[in-house]
Amino acid sequence: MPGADEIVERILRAILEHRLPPGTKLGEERLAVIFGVSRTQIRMVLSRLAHDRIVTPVANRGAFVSSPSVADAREVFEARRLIEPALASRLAAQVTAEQVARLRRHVAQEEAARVAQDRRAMVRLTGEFHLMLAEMAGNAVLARTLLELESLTSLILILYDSPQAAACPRGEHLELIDAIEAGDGERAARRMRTHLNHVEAALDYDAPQVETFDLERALSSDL
Amino acid sequence: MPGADEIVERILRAILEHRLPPGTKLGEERLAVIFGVSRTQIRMVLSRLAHDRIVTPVANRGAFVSSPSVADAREVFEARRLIEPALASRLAAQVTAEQVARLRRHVAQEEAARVAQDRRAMVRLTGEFHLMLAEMAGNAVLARTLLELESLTSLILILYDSPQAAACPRGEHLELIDAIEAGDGERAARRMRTHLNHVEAALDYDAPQVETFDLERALSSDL
DNA sequence: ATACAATAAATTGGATCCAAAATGGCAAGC
DNA sequence: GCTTGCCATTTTGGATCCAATTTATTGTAT
Repeated sequence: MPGADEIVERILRAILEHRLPPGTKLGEERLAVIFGVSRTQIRMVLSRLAHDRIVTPVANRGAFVSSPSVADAREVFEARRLIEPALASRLAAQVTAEQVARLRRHVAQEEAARVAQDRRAMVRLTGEFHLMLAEMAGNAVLARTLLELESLTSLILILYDSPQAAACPRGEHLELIDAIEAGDGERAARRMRTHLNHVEAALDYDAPQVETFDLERALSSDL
Repeated sequence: MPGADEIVERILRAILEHRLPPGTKLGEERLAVIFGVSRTQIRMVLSRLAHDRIVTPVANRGAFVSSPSVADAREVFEARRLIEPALASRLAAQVTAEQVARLRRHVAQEEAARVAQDRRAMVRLTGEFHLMLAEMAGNAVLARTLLELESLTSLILILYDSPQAAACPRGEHLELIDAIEAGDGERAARRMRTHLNHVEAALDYDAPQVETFDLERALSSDL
Protein backbone atom coordinates (compact mmCIF):
# COMPACT_ATOMS: atom_id res chain seq x y z
CA MET A 1 0.00 0.00 0.00
CA PRO A 2 1.52 3.24 -1.22
CA GLY A 3 1.98 6.38 0.84
CA ALA A 4 0.49 9.76 -0.01
CA ASP A 5 3.63 10.91 -1.79
CA GLU A 6 3.67 7.89 -4.03
CA ILE A 7 0.01 8.32 -4.93
CA VAL A 8 0.66 11.93 -5.91
CA GLU A 9 3.53 10.71 -8.09
CA ARG A 10 1.37 8.15 -9.79
CA ILE A 11 -1.40 10.59 -10.53
CA LEU A 12 1.07 13.11 -11.93
CA ARG A 13 2.60 10.41 -14.08
CA ALA A 14 -0.84 9.49 -15.36
CA ILE A 15 -1.41 13.11 -16.31
CA LEU A 16 2.00 13.37 -17.98
CA GLU A 17 1.18 10.28 -20.03
CA HIS A 18 -2.18 11.69 -21.10
CA ARG A 19 -4.07 8.95 -19.34
CA LEU A 20 -5.99 11.45 -17.22
CA PRO A 21 -7.60 14.15 -19.39
CA PRO A 22 -8.75 17.49 -18.00
CA GLY A 23 -12.16 17.40 -16.38
CA THR A 24 -11.84 13.84 -15.16
CA LYS A 25 -13.58 13.45 -11.87
CA LEU A 26 -11.38 12.06 -9.12
CA GLY A 27 -13.84 10.48 -6.71
CA GLU A 28 -12.45 9.83 -3.27
CA GLU A 29 -13.88 6.39 -2.69
CA ARG A 30 -12.94 5.37 -6.22
CA LEU A 31 -9.32 6.39 -5.78
CA ALA A 32 -9.24 4.83 -2.33
CA VAL A 33 -10.02 1.36 -3.67
CA ILE A 34 -7.75 1.83 -6.69
CA PHE A 35 -4.74 2.55 -4.52
CA GLY A 36 -5.79 0.29 -1.66
CA VAL A 37 -5.78 3.01 0.97
CA SER A 38 -8.46 4.76 2.98
CA ARG A 39 -10.28 7.89 1.95
CA THR A 40 -8.32 9.91 4.49
CA GLN A 41 -5.11 9.45 2.53
CA ILE A 42 -6.80 10.27 -0.74
CA ARG A 43 -8.06 13.51 0.69
CA MET A 44 -4.50 14.47 1.63
CA VAL A 45 -3.43 13.69 -1.91
CA LEU A 46 -6.22 15.72 -3.49
CA SER A 47 -5.53 18.59 -1.14
CA ARG A 48 -1.91 18.72 -2.25
CA LEU A 49 -2.76 18.44 -5.94
CA ALA A 50 -5.32 21.21 -5.56
CA HIS A 51 -2.67 23.36 -3.93
CA ASP A 52 -0.55 22.91 -7.05
CA ARG A 53 -3.48 23.73 -9.36
CA ILE A 54 -3.26 20.29 -10.94
CA VAL A 55 -6.68 19.47 -9.59
CA THR A 56 -9.64 21.78 -9.12
CA PRO A 57 -11.94 21.18 -6.15
CA VAL A 58 -15.60 22.01 -6.55
CA ALA A 59 -17.55 22.53 -3.36
CA ASN A 60 -19.57 19.47 -2.38
CA ARG A 61 -18.92 17.97 -5.82
CA GLY A 62 -15.41 16.64 -5.47
CA ALA A 63 -12.10 17.14 -7.24
CA PHE A 64 -11.57 17.27 -11.01
CA VAL A 65 -8.44 17.24 -13.10
CA SER A 66 -7.92 20.91 -13.95
CA SER A 67 -8.85 22.39 -17.29
CA PRO A 68 -6.42 25.30 -17.60
CA SER A 69 -7.96 28.36 -19.21
CA VAL A 70 -6.25 30.19 -22.05
CA ALA A 71 -4.99 32.71 -19.52
CA ASP A 72 -3.64 29.88 -17.36
CA ALA A 73 -1.93 28.35 -20.38
CA ARG A 74 -0.23 31.61 -21.28
CA GLU A 75 1.00 31.93 -17.71
CA VAL A 76 2.42 28.43 -17.71
CA PHE A 77 4.32 28.99 -20.94
CA GLU A 78 5.52 32.36 -19.77
CA ALA A 79 6.81 30.77 -16.58
CA ARG A 80 8.53 28.05 -18.57
CA ARG A 81 10.09 30.61 -20.91
CA LEU A 82 11.37 32.40 -17.87
CA ILE A 83 12.82 29.38 -16.11
CA GLU A 84 13.92 26.84 -18.67
CA PRO A 85 16.22 28.94 -20.87
CA ALA A 86 18.10 30.04 -17.78
CA LEU A 87 18.18 26.44 -16.68
CA ALA A 88 19.57 25.26 -20.00
CA SER A 89 22.20 27.95 -19.87
CA ARG A 90 23.20 26.91 -16.38
CA LEU A 91 23.34 23.29 -17.41
CA ALA A 92 25.60 24.07 -20.35
CA ALA A 93 28.21 25.33 -17.91
CA GLN A 94 28.31 22.21 -15.79
CA VAL A 95 27.08 19.27 -17.87
CA THR A 96 29.03 16.02 -17.84
CA ALA A 97 29.70 13.72 -20.78
CA GLU A 98 27.67 11.02 -19.09
CA GLN A 99 24.69 13.34 -18.81
CA VAL A 100 24.94 14.31 -22.46
CA ALA A 101 24.96 10.64 -23.37
CA ARG A 102 21.84 10.06 -21.31
CA LEU A 103 20.09 12.95 -23.00
CA ARG A 104 20.99 11.62 -26.42
CA ARG A 105 19.73 8.17 -25.55
CA HIS A 106 16.50 9.73 -24.42
CA VAL A 107 16.06 11.69 -27.63
CA ALA A 108 16.70 8.47 -29.57
CA GLN A 109 13.75 6.96 -27.73
CA GLU A 110 11.67 9.96 -28.68
CA GLU A 111 12.61 9.45 -32.30
CA ALA A 112 11.67 5.78 -32.08
CA ALA A 113 8.28 6.67 -30.66
CA ARG A 114 7.84 9.23 -33.43
CA VAL A 115 8.45 6.78 -36.26
CA ALA A 116 6.27 4.22 -34.47
CA GLN A 117 3.47 6.84 -34.40
CA ASP A 118 3.09 6.14 -30.69
CA ARG A 119 1.68 9.47 -29.66
CA ARG A 120 1.26 8.54 -26.01
CA ALA A 121 4.90 7.49 -25.68
CA MET A 122 5.98 10.61 -27.54
CA VAL A 123 4.11 12.91 -25.22
CA ARG A 124 5.51 11.14 -22.18
CA LEU A 125 9.08 11.12 -23.46
CA THR A 126 9.13 14.75 -24.56
CA GLY A 127 7.79 15.77 -21.18
CA GLU A 128 10.36 13.65 -19.43
CA PHE A 129 13.11 15.28 -21.48
CA HIS A 130 12.40 18.66 -20.00
CA LEU A 131 12.23 17.17 -16.52
CA MET A 132 15.60 15.49 -17.07
CA LEU A 133 17.18 18.86 -17.71
CA ALA A 134 15.80 20.15 -14.43
CA GLU A 135 17.08 17.14 -12.53
CA MET A 136 20.52 17.40 -14.10
CA ALA A 137 20.79 20.94 -12.86
CA GLY A 138 20.85 19.29 -9.44
CA ASN A 139 18.28 21.60 -7.94
CA ALA A 140 15.41 19.80 -6.24
CA VAL A 141 13.26 22.85 -5.67
CA LEU A 142 13.51 23.85 -9.32
CA ALA A 143 12.84 20.29 -10.43
CA ARG A 144 9.66 20.22 -8.39
CA THR A 145 8.45 23.48 -9.90
CA LEU A 146 9.17 22.19 -13.36
CA LEU A 147 7.28 18.98 -12.63
CA GLU A 148 4.28 21.09 -11.75
CA LEU A 149 4.64 23.19 -14.90
CA GLU A 150 5.16 20.11 -17.03
CA SER A 151 2.01 18.52 -15.64
CA LEU A 152 0.01 21.63 -16.41
CA THR A 153 1.53 21.73 -19.88
CA SER A 154 0.38 18.19 -20.41
CA LEU A 155 -3.20 19.22 -19.66
CA ILE A 156 -2.85 22.28 -21.88
CA LEU A 157 -1.67 20.16 -24.78
CA ILE A 158 -4.76 17.99 -24.55
CA LEU A 159 -7.04 21.01 -24.49
CA TYR A 160 -5.47 23.21 -27.13
CA ASP A 161 -3.15 21.16 -29.26
CA SER A 162 -4.20 20.97 -32.86
CA PRO A 163 -3.97 17.26 -33.59
CA GLN A 164 -1.55 17.48 -36.48
CA ALA A 165 1.04 19.45 -34.53
CA ALA A 166 3.81 17.48 -32.90
CA ALA A 167 4.24 17.95 -29.17
CA CYS A 168 7.85 18.99 -29.55
CA PRO A 169 9.05 19.87 -33.03
CA ARG A 170 11.36 17.23 -34.38
CA GLY A 171 15.07 17.86 -34.01
CA GLU A 172 14.87 20.79 -31.62
CA HIS A 173 15.72 18.70 -28.62
CA LEU A 174 18.82 17.52 -30.41
CA GLU A 175 19.95 21.01 -31.33
CA LEU A 176 19.45 21.97 -27.72
CA ILE A 177 21.68 19.12 -26.56
CA ASP A 178 24.33 20.20 -29.05
CA ALA A 179 24.41 23.68 -27.58
CA ILE A 180 24.54 22.33 -24.04
CA GLU A 181 27.32 19.89 -24.89
CA ALA A 182 29.30 22.70 -26.54
CA GLY A 183 29.06 24.61 -23.26
CA ASP A 184 27.46 27.51 -25.08
CA GLY A 185 24.97 28.78 -22.51
CA GLU A 186 23.76 31.65 -24.63
CA ARG A 187 22.91 29.41 -27.54
CA ALA A 188 21.30 26.81 -25.29
CA ALA A 189 19.09 29.46 -23.72
CA ARG A 190 18.16 30.86 -27.12
CA ARG A 191 17.26 27.45 -28.48
CA MET A 192 15.21 26.56 -25.45
CA ARG A 193 13.34 29.83 -25.83
CA THR A 194 12.53 29.30 -29.49
CA HIS A 195 11.69 25.69 -28.78
CA LEU A 196 9.10 26.69 -26.19
CA ASN A 197 7.79 29.32 -28.56
CA HIS A 198 7.29 26.67 -31.22
CA VAL A 199 5.43 24.42 -28.82
CA GLU A 200 3.10 27.20 -27.78
CA ALA A 201 2.70 28.44 -31.35
CA ALA A 202 1.48 24.99 -32.33
CA LEU A 203 -1.44 25.42 -29.94
CA ASP A 204 -4.78 26.67 -31.08
CA TYR A 205 -6.02 28.98 -28.38
CA ASP A 206 -8.86 30.29 -30.54
CA ALA A 207 -10.60 27.00 -31.19
CA PRO A 208 -10.12 25.20 -27.92
CA GLN A 209 -11.59 21.81 -27.29
CA VAL A 210 -12.68 23.22 -23.97
CA GLU A 211 -16.36 23.73 -24.75
CA THR A 212 -16.69 20.35 -26.35
CA PHE A 213 -14.82 18.79 -23.53
CA ASP A 214 -16.59 20.50 -20.69
CA LEU A 215 -19.97 19.71 -22.20
CA GLU A 216 -19.01 16.12 -22.74
CA ARG A 217 -17.79 15.87 -19.20
CA ALA A 218 -20.86 17.65 -17.89
CA LEU A 219 -23.04 14.98 -19.44
CA SER A 220 -21.06 11.87 -18.71
CA SER A 221 -20.41 12.06 -15.00
CA ASP A 222 -18.54 8.77 -15.13
CA LEU A 223 -14.78 8.36 -14.97
CA MET B 1 -13.28 30.16 11.35
CA PRO B 2 -10.75 30.24 8.53
CA GLY B 3 -10.45 27.70 5.76
CA ALA B 4 -7.37 25.60 5.05
CA ASP B 5 -6.08 28.05 2.44
CA GLU B 6 -6.28 30.95 4.84
CA ILE B 7 -4.48 29.03 7.56
CA VAL B 8 -1.66 28.23 5.14
CA GLU B 9 -1.47 31.91 4.30
CA ARG B 10 -1.27 32.93 7.91
CA ILE B 11 1.46 30.43 8.71
CA LEU B 12 3.47 31.55 5.69
CA ARG B 13 3.05 35.15 6.73
CA ALA B 14 4.25 34.28 10.23
CA ILE B 15 7.34 32.69 8.70
CA LEU B 16 7.93 35.67 6.41
CA GLU B 17 7.75 37.96 9.42
CA HIS B 18 10.22 35.85 11.38
CA ARG B 19 7.65 35.00 14.00
CA LEU B 20 8.06 31.27 13.39
CA PRO B 21 11.73 30.29 13.50
CA PRO B 22 13.05 27.04 12.00
CA GLY B 23 12.61 24.02 14.24
CA THR B 24 9.41 25.24 15.82
CA LYS B 25 7.12 22.36 16.52
CA LEU B 26 3.70 22.73 14.97
CA GLY B 27 1.51 20.55 17.17
CA GLU B 28 -1.79 19.61 15.62
CA GLU B 29 -4.01 20.13 18.62
CA ARG B 30 -2.24 23.37 19.45
CA LEU B 31 -2.80 24.80 15.99
CA ALA B 32 -6.36 23.52 15.97
CA VAL B 33 -7.32 25.60 18.99
CA ILE B 34 -5.32 28.62 17.78
CA PHE B 35 -7.23 28.75 14.51
CA GLY B 36 -10.50 27.49 15.91
CA VAL B 37 -10.79 24.50 13.61
CA SER B 38 -10.53 20.77 14.06
CA ARG B 39 -7.39 18.70 13.80
CA THR B 40 -8.50 17.34 10.45
CA GLN B 41 -8.11 20.75 8.81
CA ILE B 42 -4.75 21.29 10.43
CA ARG B 43 -3.49 18.02 9.06
CA MET B 44 -4.46 19.15 5.55
CA VAL B 45 -2.57 22.37 6.12
CA LEU B 46 0.53 20.61 7.41
CA SER B 47 0.39 18.16 4.54
CA ARG B 48 0.44 21.00 2.03
CA LEU B 49 3.21 22.87 3.79
CA ALA B 50 5.26 19.68 3.95
CA HIS B 51 4.74 19.23 0.23
CA ASP B 52 6.29 22.66 -0.29
CA ARG B 53 9.21 21.87 2.03
CA ILE B 54 8.22 24.69 4.36
CA VAL B 55 7.52 22.16 7.07
CA THR B 56 9.29 18.90 7.79
CA PRO B 57 7.25 16.00 9.13
CA VAL B 58 8.95 13.58 11.49
CA ALA B 59 7.35 10.17 11.86
CA ASN B 60 5.23 9.89 15.00
CA ARG B 61 6.74 13.13 16.27
CA GLY B 62 4.81 15.73 14.34
CA ALA B 63 5.62 18.58 11.97
CA PHE B 64 8.38 21.16 12.47
CA VAL B 65 9.18 24.36 10.66
CA SER B 66 11.94 23.35 8.27
CA SER B 67 15.59 24.07 8.95
CA PRO B 68 17.03 24.28 5.45
CA SER B 69 20.49 22.77 5.17
CA VAL B 70 23.34 24.63 3.53
CA ALA B 71 22.70 22.59 0.40
CA ASP B 72 19.02 23.54 0.51
CA ALA B 73 19.93 27.19 0.95
CA ARG B 74 22.21 27.14 -2.06
CA GLU B 75 19.46 25.58 -4.13
CA VAL B 76 16.96 28.20 -3.07
CA PHE B 77 19.28 31.05 -4.01
CA GLU B 78 20.20 29.38 -7.25
CA ALA B 79 16.53 29.06 -8.10
CA ARG B 80 15.94 32.69 -7.22
CA ARG B 81 18.91 33.79 -9.33
CA LEU B 82 17.43 31.83 -12.18
CA ILE B 83 13.90 33.16 -11.90
CA GLU B 84 13.99 36.68 -10.52
CA PRO B 85 16.39 38.37 -12.93
CA ALA B 86 14.31 37.11 -15.83
CA LEU B 87 11.23 38.29 -13.99
CA ALA B 88 12.67 41.76 -13.45
CA SER B 89 13.61 41.95 -17.10
CA ARG B 90 10.13 40.97 -18.13
CA LEU B 91 8.61 43.49 -15.78
CA ALA B 92 10.78 46.29 -17.19
CA ALA B 93 9.11 45.78 -20.54
CA GLN B 94 5.57 46.12 -19.28
CA VAL B 95 5.60 48.09 -16.06
CA THR B 96 3.10 50.91 -15.59
CA ALA B 97 3.71 54.26 -13.93
CA GLU B 98 1.25 53.33 -11.21
CA GLN B 99 3.19 50.16 -10.44
CA VAL B 100 6.46 52.06 -10.25
CA ALA B 101 4.85 54.46 -7.81
CA ARG B 102 3.69 51.56 -5.66
CA LEU B 103 7.16 50.07 -5.65
CA ARG B 104 8.68 53.39 -4.60
CA ARG B 105 6.19 53.81 -1.82
CA HIS B 106 7.07 50.34 -0.62
CA VAL B 107 10.79 51.05 -0.62
CA ALA B 108 10.09 54.23 1.34
CA GLN B 109 8.47 52.08 4.01
CA GLU B 110 11.54 49.85 4.00
CA GLU B 111 13.70 52.90 4.56
CA ALA B 112 11.49 54.03 7.41
CA ALA B 113 11.79 50.64 9.06
CA ARG B 114 15.53 50.77 8.58
CA VAL B 115 15.97 54.10 10.34
CA ALA B 116 13.57 52.94 13.07
CA GLN B 117 15.80 49.90 13.57
CA ASP B 118 12.67 47.74 13.30
CA ARG B 119 14.31 44.59 12.08
CA ARG B 120 11.11 42.57 12.00
CA ALA B 121 9.37 45.11 9.79
CA MET B 122 12.43 45.35 7.59
CA VAL B 123 12.55 41.64 7.00
CA ARG B 124 8.87 41.53 6.23
CA LEU B 125 8.97 44.51 3.87
CA THR B 126 12.02 43.39 1.93
CA GLY B 127 10.44 39.98 1.45
CA GLU B 128 7.21 41.58 0.32
CA PHE B 129 9.11 43.70 -2.18
CA HIS B 130 10.26 40.65 -4.09
CA LEU B 131 6.77 39.18 -3.97
CA MET B 132 5.35 42.43 -5.35
CA LEU B 133 7.55 42.10 -8.40
CA ALA B 134 6.22 38.61 -8.99
CA GLU B 135 2.64 39.76 -8.64
CA MET B 136 3.14 42.70 -10.97
CA ALA B 137 4.35 40.33 -13.63
CA GLY B 138 0.76 39.13 -13.57
CA ASN B 139 1.67 35.49 -13.41
CA ALA B 140 -0.04 33.59 -10.63
CA VAL B 141 1.93 30.38 -11.00
CA LEU B 142 5.23 32.25 -10.82
CA ALA B 143 4.02 34.29 -7.88
CA ARG B 144 3.19 31.12 -5.99
CA THR B 145 6.62 29.66 -6.66
CA LEU B 146 8.25 32.86 -5.50
CA LEU B 147 6.15 32.86 -2.35
CA GLU B 148 7.52 29.42 -1.58
CA LEU B 149 11.09 30.50 -2.31
CA GLU B 150 10.65 33.66 -0.28
CA SER B 151 9.38 31.68 2.70
CA LEU B 152 12.35 29.35 2.51
CA THR B 153 14.65 32.35 2.21
CA SER B 154 13.13 33.74 5.36
CA LEU B 155 14.04 30.57 7.24
CA ILE B 156 17.52 30.59 5.71
CA LEU B 157 18.09 34.16 6.86
CA ILE B 158 17.32 33.22 10.43
CA LEU B 159 19.66 30.25 10.32
CA TYR B 160 22.63 31.70 8.51
CA ASP B 161 22.42 35.47 8.55
CA SER B 162 25.23 37.10 10.41
CA PRO B 163 23.44 39.56 12.69
CA GLN B 164 25.17 42.68 11.46
CA ALA B 165 24.33 42.10 7.80
CA ALA B 166 21.25 43.81 6.45
CA ALA B 167 18.63 41.58 4.88
CA CYS B 168 18.70 43.50 1.63
CA PRO B 169 21.57 45.93 1.14
CA ARG B 170 20.39 49.48 1.34
CA GLY B 171 19.63 51.21 -1.94
CA GLU B 172 19.71 48.17 -4.17
CA HIS B 173 15.95 47.92 -4.35
CA LEU B 174 15.86 51.51 -5.49
CA GLU B 175 18.43 51.01 -8.20
CA LEU B 176 16.43 48.02 -9.35
CA ILE B 177 13.28 50.11 -9.62
CA ASP B 178 15.19 52.72 -11.60
CA ALA B 179 16.23 50.13 -14.14
CA ILE B 180 12.71 48.74 -14.37
CA GLU B 181 11.19 52.19 -14.76
CA ALA B 182 13.67 52.99 -17.51
CA GLY B 183 12.47 49.91 -19.35
CA ASP B 184 16.00 48.57 -19.41
CA GLY B 185 15.44 44.83 -18.98
CA GLU B 186 19.11 43.93 -19.24
CA ARG B 187 20.09 46.30 -16.49
CA ALA B 188 17.18 45.26 -14.30
CA ALA B 189 18.18 41.61 -14.65
CA ARG B 190 21.81 42.39 -13.90
CA ARG B 191 20.91 44.39 -10.81
CA MET B 192 18.59 41.73 -9.53
CA ARG B 193 21.33 39.17 -10.01
CA THR B 194 23.93 41.14 -8.10
CA HIS B 195 21.35 42.01 -5.48
CA LEU B 196 20.64 38.34 -4.81
CA ASN B 197 24.37 37.66 -4.80
CA HIS B 198 24.84 40.28 -2.12
CA VAL B 199 22.08 38.82 0.01
CA GLU B 200 23.58 35.35 -0.19
CA ALA B 201 27.10 36.65 0.30
CA ALA B 202 26.00 38.23 3.58
CA LEU B 203 25.15 34.77 4.89
CA ASP B 204 27.54 32.77 6.97
CA TYR B 205 27.19 29.19 5.85
CA ASP B 206 30.17 28.06 7.92
CA ALA B 207 28.88 29.07 11.33
CA PRO B 208 25.18 28.24 11.28
CA GLN B 209 23.03 28.93 14.31
CA VAL B 210 21.37 25.54 13.82
CA GLU B 211 22.73 23.75 16.87
CA THR B 212 21.90 26.52 19.27
CA PHE B 213 18.43 26.86 17.96
CA ASP B 214 17.46 23.23 17.90
CA LEU B 215 18.61 22.77 21.45
CA GLU B 216 16.67 25.78 22.64
CA ARG B 217 13.57 24.54 20.94
CA ALA B 218 14.10 21.05 22.24
CA LEU B 219 13.92 22.38 25.75
CA SER B 220 11.10 24.83 25.55
CA SER B 221 8.32 22.82 23.99
CA ASP B 222 6.08 25.86 23.99
CA LEU B 223 4.99 27.64 20.85
C1' DA C 1 22.26 12.75 44.66
C1' DT C 2 22.16 11.00 40.19
C1' DA C 3 21.08 7.76 36.81
C1' DC C 4 17.98 4.39 35.24
C1' DA C 5 13.61 1.96 34.79
C1' DA C 6 8.63 1.62 34.89
C1' DT C 7 4.42 3.78 34.45
C1' DA C 8 1.22 7.53 33.14
C1' DA C 9 -0.04 11.21 29.96
C1' DA C 10 -0.12 13.19 25.62
C1' DT C 11 0.36 13.21 20.61
C1' DT C 12 0.39 11.38 16.17
C1' DG C 13 -1.58 8.60 12.39
C1' DG C 14 -5.23 6.29 10.64
C1' DA C 15 -9.99 4.70 10.20
C1' DT C 16 -14.68 5.16 11.08
C1' DC C 17 -18.86 7.57 11.66
C1' DC C 18 -22.38 11.29 10.72
C1' DA C 19 -24.56 15.16 8.77
C1' DA C 20 -25.17 18.02 4.60
C1' DA C 21 -25.32 18.37 -0.16
C1' DA C 22 -25.69 16.52 -4.70
C1' DT C 23 -26.88 12.99 -7.99
C1' DG C 24 -30.00 9.69 -10.07
C1' DG C 25 -34.26 7.44 -10.56
C1' DC C 26 -39.34 7.54 -10.43
C1' DA C 27 -43.76 9.10 -10.61
C1' DA C 28 -47.04 12.62 -11.63
C1' DG C 29 -48.57 16.23 -14.54
C1' DC C 30 -48.59 19.18 -18.69
C1' DG D 1 -43.99 12.08 -24.97
C1' DC D 2 -41.48 15.21 -22.51
C1' DT D 3 -40.74 17.98 -18.60
C1' DT D 4 -41.02 18.86 -13.60
C1' DG D 5 -41.00 17.80 -8.84
C1' DC D 6 -40.07 14.41 -5.18
C1' DC D 7 -37.65 10.68 -2.85
C1' DA D 8 -33.74 7.20 -2.41
C1' DT D 9 -28.86 6.68 -2.91
C1' DT D 10 -24.42 8.21 -3.22
C1' DT D 11 -20.63 11.30 -2.15
C1' DT D 12 -18.40 14.90 0.01
C1' DG D 13 -16.76 17.37 4.15
C1' DG D 14 -15.94 17.32 8.74
C1' DA D 15 -15.46 15.49 13.45
C1' DT D 16 -14.76 11.87 16.48
C1' DC D 17 -12.74 7.71 17.97
C1' DC D 18 -8.95 4.26 18.61
C1' DA D 19 -4.53 2.12 18.40
C1' DA D 20 0.50 2.94 18.37
C1' DT D 21 4.35 5.54 19.44
C1' DT D 22 6.55 9.00 21.91
C1' DT D 23 7.28 12.10 25.81
C1' DA D 24 6.95 13.22 30.64
C1' DT D 25 6.71 11.78 35.42
C1' DT D 26 7.46 9.14 39.23
C1' DG D 27 9.80 5.71 41.76
C1' DT D 28 13.82 2.86 42.68
C1' DA D 29 18.42 1.42 43.01
C1' DT D 30 23.23 2.24 42.94
